[in-house]
Amino acid sequence: MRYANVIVDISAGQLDRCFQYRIPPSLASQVQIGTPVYVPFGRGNRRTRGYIVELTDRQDYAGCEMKELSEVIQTEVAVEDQLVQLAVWMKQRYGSTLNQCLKTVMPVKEKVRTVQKRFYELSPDQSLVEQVLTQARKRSNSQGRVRVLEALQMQDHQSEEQLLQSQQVGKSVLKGLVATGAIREVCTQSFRTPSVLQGEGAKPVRLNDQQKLVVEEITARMDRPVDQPKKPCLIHGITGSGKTEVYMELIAHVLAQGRQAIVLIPEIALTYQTVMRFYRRFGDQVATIHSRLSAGERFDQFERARQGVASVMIGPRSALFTPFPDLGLIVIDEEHESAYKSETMPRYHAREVAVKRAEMAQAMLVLGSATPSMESYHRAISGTYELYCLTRRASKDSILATTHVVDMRKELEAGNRSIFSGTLQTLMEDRLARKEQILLFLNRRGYNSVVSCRSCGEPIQCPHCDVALTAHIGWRLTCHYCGYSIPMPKSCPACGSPYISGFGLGTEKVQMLVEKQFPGVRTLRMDMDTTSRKEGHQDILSRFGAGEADILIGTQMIVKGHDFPNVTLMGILAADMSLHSSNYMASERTFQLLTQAAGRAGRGSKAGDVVIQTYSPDHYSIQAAARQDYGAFYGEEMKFRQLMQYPPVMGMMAILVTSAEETLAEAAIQADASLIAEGYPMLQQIGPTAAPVSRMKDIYRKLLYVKSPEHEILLEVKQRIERLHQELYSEKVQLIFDLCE
DNA sequence: AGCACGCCGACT
DNA sequence: GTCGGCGTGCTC
Repeated sequence: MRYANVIVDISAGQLDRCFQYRIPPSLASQVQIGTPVYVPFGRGNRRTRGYIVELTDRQDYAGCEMKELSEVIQTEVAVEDQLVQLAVWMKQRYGSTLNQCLKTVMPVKEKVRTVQKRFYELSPDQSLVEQVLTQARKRSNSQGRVRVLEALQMQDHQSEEQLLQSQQVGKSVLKGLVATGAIREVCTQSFRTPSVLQGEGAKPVRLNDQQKLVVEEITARMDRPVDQPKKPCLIHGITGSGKTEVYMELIAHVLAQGRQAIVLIPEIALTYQTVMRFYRRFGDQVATIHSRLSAGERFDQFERARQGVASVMIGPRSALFTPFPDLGLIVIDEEHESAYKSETMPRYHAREVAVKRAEMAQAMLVLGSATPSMESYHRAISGTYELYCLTRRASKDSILATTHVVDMRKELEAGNRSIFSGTLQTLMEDRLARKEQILLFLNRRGYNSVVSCRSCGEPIQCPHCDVALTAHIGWRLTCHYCGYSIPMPKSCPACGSPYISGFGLGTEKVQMLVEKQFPGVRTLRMDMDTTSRKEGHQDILSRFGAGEADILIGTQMIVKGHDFPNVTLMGILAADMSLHSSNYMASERTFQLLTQAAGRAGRGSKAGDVVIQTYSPDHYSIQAAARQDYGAFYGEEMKFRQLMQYPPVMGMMAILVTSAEETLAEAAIQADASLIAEGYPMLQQIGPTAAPVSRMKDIYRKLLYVKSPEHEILLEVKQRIERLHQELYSEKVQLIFDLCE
């Protein structure tokens, strides 16, 4: 390898690319991908720090003669190096640009600048200031200096960006003034004190035999010699089996060895209580990040980790990139959650990246779930992962809930047109009388899902997206994709008929119907609308926990890991809503949701009931969820995946083409399809078709799937399509790829 | 980001 | 002519 592609710094937008350097023979043995180096950069050949991101024999730079690497930086165990290598791996795996990967992996780098803002102050030597100012006033070509000095006299100590903005000057003005001595540059590091909570010390945790066994076996694996590869472990533990206690024991084990641990939690479950459990055990060694943190606060948390102040990081998927110097353990709780998949450009899956990071750091990866993803369970069964099961509830006195599957078709036949089946109605009355609490789960939000005209049957559509508008209380119609909102029209926009009304069911409507059916009952509602405020989510949960309401009505978020001991009835109003989606994961999602929902009732010592209302009572995902039988579900679902050749049996890549011009999008996706058909005739294609939401924010969306058992082939296809698009459609058509396996 | 280059008005 | 401020554009 004669050349090295080096990325210099990712803090400046224009430096977001590689620069190629010759590798001097003396350094040839020391360079690797990810190696930090010094290079001569710019006209003055400034000694600049960079990272090698590619080694190649291909000369990419034809300009004047290429410069040479000047030095390889010898670092002991730089985390950064590992993270850079991880970024390089992510680039290869997900095919995004290297810069996007680097930014994902090292968000700190660019955030540093925001934290260490530069400020400018007038010199304390007032006569000098006056002197420079009068001199500048005399010259018509120094007006920038005059403006800056006057602005600082009005208000001393202003930030660089503020001065540049308000005074309309360039950086060189400030630099020139600093050189005269009239102003000074001040770098203030803002020291934010993270809210440090004191741990109550290690509370004695009593593990049951099963938990103990799992902890023992996994710690034994962790302590095996370094050269032996550590297989990731999947803990399949039923709801309430005490997975968190197991994680904590494993973390304690790693901390005792002076190493650190990362715990990933889906954002939605990242509540105060969850974090508090870890604080109670590990005190202020714990650091957290979550989406509500500012860039600076997030940086501080990462810095605490880097400097060894914190040793346990709890957070959503981005916490995976915590710069721990000696990472010993990564835990991914609720491993099956879709939140672990990034929706933005490197579209990485935290589970896959975690496997890689753990491997690099010689750390153990532990995945945990009550309803493991098909992918993970498949790997566990085929021996790629190690499988551990927790089949018993941690506290002995908790009783499993009784599950009732109600066929809503029969309810209708029997003349019950209400949204509550007879069974649910009776049980609700019973619980209200006994002053116990009820959860009602609905997989929708809004009042009526769709508003349509009774004369012409046309639903009222969003003018910017290909979806029907959703009605909300207060008579507004809102689009859930672009936020477009109008007051409820008096007549049908299509035919002018005044008879329009809503169909379907939303949380708001359920709340209304509950209050009508059970007068005087106290209800709370939890969905995207009521939790958009900063603490809305937590607020509703704690009010319900404190007994402020009898019934909590909500969407998915109420089924995710909250313990309410007084809840003894869980009503799942329309279990199959998530079943009839075109996604191949529809059954899996439904099963996971229902199983989790069913696990919510009867967590305390009181017996609980779960009512699953459905129009497809015989579907295996509903049957298996009702029996809390993961094995049965996995078996059936695997047959389906096998038959249809879907992941994890087969690798699949979605190609989404979007454009403001529909004809262009259509032409592009057709071209992609024929490219695949001609270049890779053995690959199976699905589509091309319009995407499920065929237009979003006035952008048309076309979709195509390609399947292959080999990941490399899919990446190859991706690259060829990217090249095709660059040649033919560059600006006007956007391309998004999504890999699933 | 940081540096040099070059444009343009002002001063000896 | 030359000096110096100030914007612009490039960095393998």
